[in-house]
Amino acid sequence: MAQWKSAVPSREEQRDLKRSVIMREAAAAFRRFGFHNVSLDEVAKSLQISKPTLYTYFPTKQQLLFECHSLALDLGDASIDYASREGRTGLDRVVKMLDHYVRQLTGEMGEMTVLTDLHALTPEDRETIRKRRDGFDRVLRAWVREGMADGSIHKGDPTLTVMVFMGAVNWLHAWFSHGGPRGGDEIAEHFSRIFGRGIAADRPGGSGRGAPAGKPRRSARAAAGTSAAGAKSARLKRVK
Amino acid sequence: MAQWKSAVPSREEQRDLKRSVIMREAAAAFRRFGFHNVSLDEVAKSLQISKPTLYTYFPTKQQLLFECHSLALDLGDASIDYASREGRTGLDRVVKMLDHYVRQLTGEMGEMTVLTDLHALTPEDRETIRKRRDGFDRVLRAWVREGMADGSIHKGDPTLTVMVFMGAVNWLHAWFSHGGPRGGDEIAEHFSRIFGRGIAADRPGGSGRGAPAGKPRRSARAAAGTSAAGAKSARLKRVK
DNA sequence: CCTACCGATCGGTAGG
DNA sequence: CCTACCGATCGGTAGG
Repeated sequence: MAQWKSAVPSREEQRDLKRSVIMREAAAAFRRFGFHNVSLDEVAKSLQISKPTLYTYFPTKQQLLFECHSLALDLGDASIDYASREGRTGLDRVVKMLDHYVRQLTGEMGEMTVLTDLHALTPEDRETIRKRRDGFDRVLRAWVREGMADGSIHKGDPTLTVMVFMGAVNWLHAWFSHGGPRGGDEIAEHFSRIFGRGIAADRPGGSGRGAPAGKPRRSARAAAGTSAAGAKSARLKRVK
Repeated sequence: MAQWKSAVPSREEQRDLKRSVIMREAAAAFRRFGFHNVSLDEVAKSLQISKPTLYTYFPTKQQLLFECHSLALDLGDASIDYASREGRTGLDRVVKMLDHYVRQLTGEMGEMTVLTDLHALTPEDRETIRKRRDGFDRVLRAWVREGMADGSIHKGDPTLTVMVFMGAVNWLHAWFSHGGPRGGDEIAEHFSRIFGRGIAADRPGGSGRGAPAGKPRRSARAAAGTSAAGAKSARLKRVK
């Protein structure tokens, strides 16, 4: 009996599975052609269903886009959590976050994400996404500042520093194609290397590779007052 | 008589001036709200003219966007030319290009440019822009390869390296606002610093700052078979 | 240089 | 889960 239940997906699981298939298809089209150049008739047709069927899974086209953005932020939060646990210096955390996030975006979950067309969302949804992005950037700025304090990151305007590397990451979808010639590992290593060295502090006599060991400290996420892990895990589990 | 002519702008000069005012207004709206979320009625209204008047300056909305993209590429070509003249090593040229291009995009001319919504163009225009971007990237990749050969740039996949830093630049318009708190000089220096160090080769015993002097060489633009200076200058002159 | 309009696209729904 | 449709938006133009 327990066997039976675990072998056959529940109605709800089936529905979530179908939702994720739709998101993958839609996200791919949005990234490739732009939100406004993709009609739901086209999305439906490529899934061999009709448009009204789509509407049993998503109430509006904008909601579909909203969830693609939300998932990208969920992945970002997971990367923040990971770097928060594993990183030691400010630089180390920033680089580990970048590496992890690029792997997520280029991975299977990344196929369901969209990073552009924020303008197409409803004002409320857009504000929601904007706030989450702000929280995200705030953690990164805190880490950059920490790195400047612990001597691992070159001093300068933390806001600008974060804009530069997050810009490069957010542009990923403009050129990366899932299943294309370049693998996520390769790309993540490239990002890590360039930004690891790009923002590292001068190390007299050193070559700039790696990060010095720093004193353990309480998590910068906690320091910045952000916590999104709860809401995140639910969606991450549901959507995969 | 010569006095008179040079003091009073010709009909054609006036027209070009009006065109550039329209481009500035439209580009600002496109960047802020997205191409599809800006109607020409709105653009016209904010310029205190009617939509049909707009159509005496631009044949279609897409053409307006096309010119905003073309201008961005003109500025990019100017930066390539500058770096080609002034740079010595591969690294030096790449960094000088980045610095110059960021200054252009954040400067007065940059107000008339758009870097996103490429999908909204007609297939022909999109192809035109794509080809120019390719030529642009090709020059950059050639410089990166040169830098790897002359010992100024860390070895690796040149395509990935170019994607990373051009991504950061192309994302500029997502957060930079003309007339905002941050100046173009400041931003350009930040970009140059991060990428200058990020892509530099290991320098045993050195701190990674600056670039070693390299042997003079023929221009990489020539080497890459690109030449856009002709078409560019005309537009750059007309549009300012 | 304007007012008024046409026509196409497409998000969303009725009805079955 | 489908076919057929409605309604709004908006690019582009007629006519003056």
